[in-house]
Amino acid sequence: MAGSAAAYGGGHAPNQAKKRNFDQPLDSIAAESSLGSNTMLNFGAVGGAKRSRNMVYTSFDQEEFGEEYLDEYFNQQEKKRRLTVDQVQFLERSFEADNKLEPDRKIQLAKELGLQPRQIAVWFQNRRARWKTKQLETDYETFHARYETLKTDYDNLLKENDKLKTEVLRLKQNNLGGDAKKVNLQLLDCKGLPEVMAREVNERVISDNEESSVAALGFKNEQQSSSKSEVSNAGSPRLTDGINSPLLELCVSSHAFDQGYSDSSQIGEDNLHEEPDYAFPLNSFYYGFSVEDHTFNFW
DNA sequence: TTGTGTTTTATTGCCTCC
DNA sequence: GGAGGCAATAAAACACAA
Repeated sequence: MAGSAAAYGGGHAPNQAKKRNFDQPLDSIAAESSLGSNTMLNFGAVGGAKRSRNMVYTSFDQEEFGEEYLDEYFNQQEKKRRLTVDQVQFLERSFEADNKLEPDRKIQLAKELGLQPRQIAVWFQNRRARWKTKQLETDYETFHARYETLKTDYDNLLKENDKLKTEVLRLKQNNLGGDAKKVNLQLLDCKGLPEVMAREVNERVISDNEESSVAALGFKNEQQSSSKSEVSNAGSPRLTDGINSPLLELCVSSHAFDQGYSDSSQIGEDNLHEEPDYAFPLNSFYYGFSVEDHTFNFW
């Protein structure tokens, strides 16, 4: 692309001040140059097809001025000139009105600004490129902000989901713990009962719980001694929570009776021993009183 | 003053449309 | 095939710190 700037023809005196006076119109600068009137206008007049520009310009050079003049001429070329502030503002307003440039409008702008139509076209082209870049940046920022918001929401939902899962697990465990306690209670208290009665108690307990816990519960009417300590370790608030069955009460009473009078050390709760008046009446088994009427807790 | 980074102007090559 | 748009790029113009 070397020498291309010269092809665009400034027509200004060599070594002109590098810093441009933005208040000075380009065409006035050209008018001050040694070449007189703006040669860019001549170039602009041929500004049609891009490929023909340089060709026409070369033809223009050689035919009109000859080789010697060309060397001197191009050595004197001012390379690029920035538009004045006023020109740029005018173009900006025009661009805001419509960023596409119709041929008539291009000619009109060129006349009003004293520039080449080609310069107007180039300016609009570059301006559209800048606008597109800016738009991409704006879009990126917008989408990035939206992404950050969504990511935050997503993270919060994940945390909430984890909390809920933990809560569900805790509730399930508590529920299962209660179940285990109830089973243990059955295993303990149903001893001596007819099997058909003990089974009814167990089925009632199982039916109150999830299917998944059934396997864990099982019916083991024969197991007795090993379950006593498990009863004391269970974590449910009430032994008979959610279970209202005379049979169960019967079993619990039976259990209480045993604990209180035969194997109370395995209950594992000191208060059972420390409470002097803790003792179930001997006849409680037969009257079927509710455990919930007493301070008989296993936690 | 000079080196360096940024902005602006302009060119080139390719593509699409008519 | 000419005209015009766009992406990529060159290069001048400019800003600014050291």
